[in-house]
Amino acid sequence: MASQGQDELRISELSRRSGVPSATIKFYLREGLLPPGRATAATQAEYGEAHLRRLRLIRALIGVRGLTVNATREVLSAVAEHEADMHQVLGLVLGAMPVDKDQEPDDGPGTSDVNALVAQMGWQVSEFAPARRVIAETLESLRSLGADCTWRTLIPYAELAQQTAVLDLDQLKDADDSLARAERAVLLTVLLEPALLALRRMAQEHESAVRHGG
Amino acid sequence: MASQGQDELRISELSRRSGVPSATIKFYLREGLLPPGRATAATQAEYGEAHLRRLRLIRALIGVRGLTVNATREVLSAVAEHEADMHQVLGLVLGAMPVDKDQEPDDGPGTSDVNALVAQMGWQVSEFAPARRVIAETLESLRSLGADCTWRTLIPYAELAQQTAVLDLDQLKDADDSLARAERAVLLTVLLEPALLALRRMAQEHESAVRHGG
DNA sequence: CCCGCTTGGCGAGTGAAACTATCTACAGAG
DNA sequence: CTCTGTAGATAGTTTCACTCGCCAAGCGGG
Repeated sequence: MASQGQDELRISELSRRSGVPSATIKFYLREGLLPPGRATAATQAEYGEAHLRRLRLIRALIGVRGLTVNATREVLSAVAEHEADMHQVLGLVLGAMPVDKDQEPDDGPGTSDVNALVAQMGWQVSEFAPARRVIAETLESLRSLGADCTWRTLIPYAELAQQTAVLDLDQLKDADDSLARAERAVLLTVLLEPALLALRRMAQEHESAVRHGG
Repeated sequence: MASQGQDELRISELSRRSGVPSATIKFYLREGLLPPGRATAATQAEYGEAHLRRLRLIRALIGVRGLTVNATREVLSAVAEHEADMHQVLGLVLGAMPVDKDQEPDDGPGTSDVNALVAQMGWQVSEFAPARRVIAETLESLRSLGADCTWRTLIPYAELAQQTAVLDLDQLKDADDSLARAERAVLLTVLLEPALLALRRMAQEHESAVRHGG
């Protein structure tokens, strides 16, 4: 596209500008997280700005969010394949998140609660969404621990989640800067997660201080 | 309460009733996650219902939430020490979450944004809360990736987080069943996290379907 | 009292995951 | 031609969460 005369980097420059050790870059190349550079010779390859951006994205997904290398690869390849269809990308990104190995249609205990919750909220959610299992498992765990926790307990949380999702999609709507929309989707859905949890913790601390007279 | 004449279990029964291999139970005992049973002889000890419950809690924290053994131990011992003071427990639980090794007062880039956000929300949050660093890091990552993301972007999310925290504390308020309040605090703050993220993902999928005409 | 089965405790081993270090060419600059 | 830098591959390291195997000591039936 745009001719950037000298944006061709060798691995050592890529390493220096990204702060990632070159050994680790090689590792990512081997693992298929980073596409190989254009080979100019048997022992020489060139990398561009795209590699640098991709590398930072990888570090963010793995380091900040704590994704596994496998999950990161799946997310990235999904994004690369369907850059056009935002909804498709979102579905793939959301589906690739949990590091679970295989996914059967349903599990058994707790599944009906999730169905009830989804129905109550009027949500259109794939039958195979891994998030369903996460909810079911959490409900199971909570119940086996003695908490009287049903799907109804989650409804207020679900409503807040819906408002959060509206915020998310709004941010995606007006995205036209240097970032590809697909990448922005990844950032919003994945990278923001720890930040949202951190916000919740701080809000809890504050709320607790207020109630118990900090 | 209910007469459990025979709630004394040996390790094999504890293993059978919890589904956790006895070798793993031994491991947790060694690691101090599970308090030792009452020794009846040099090679015999008895465990009770409390151990069973604790064991399930451990599995939930490690398996569902993905805490490390060290973090789990810290959380559990914090809960055991300050069972009375709910605010204290919450603080310890929230602080023990991140598996970070050391925490300096501040990091540098992004810290001022977090301060601005906290001030804007009027939150009382410890200067050393690890959540601060998480926010700062996330903002850093997002910016280095080209997203025009400031602390103002997070304000709507922070408001939703506050509502979530109110829900959380409300649930803690009327807790008087078989569960100790401290344990319930752990469950709510820690175990609910993946479920909240799962709710968000489902809501995103739904919202995306609605907007892009699913 | 004796024999076999289980238990508690402990040190060492396992396997996965994410790097990291080293080694072997070989390419291009001076 | 040498010297630095590189690709590619192999093997090593670290951390973590278990898991195995051994040993001596109960306990229970005959």
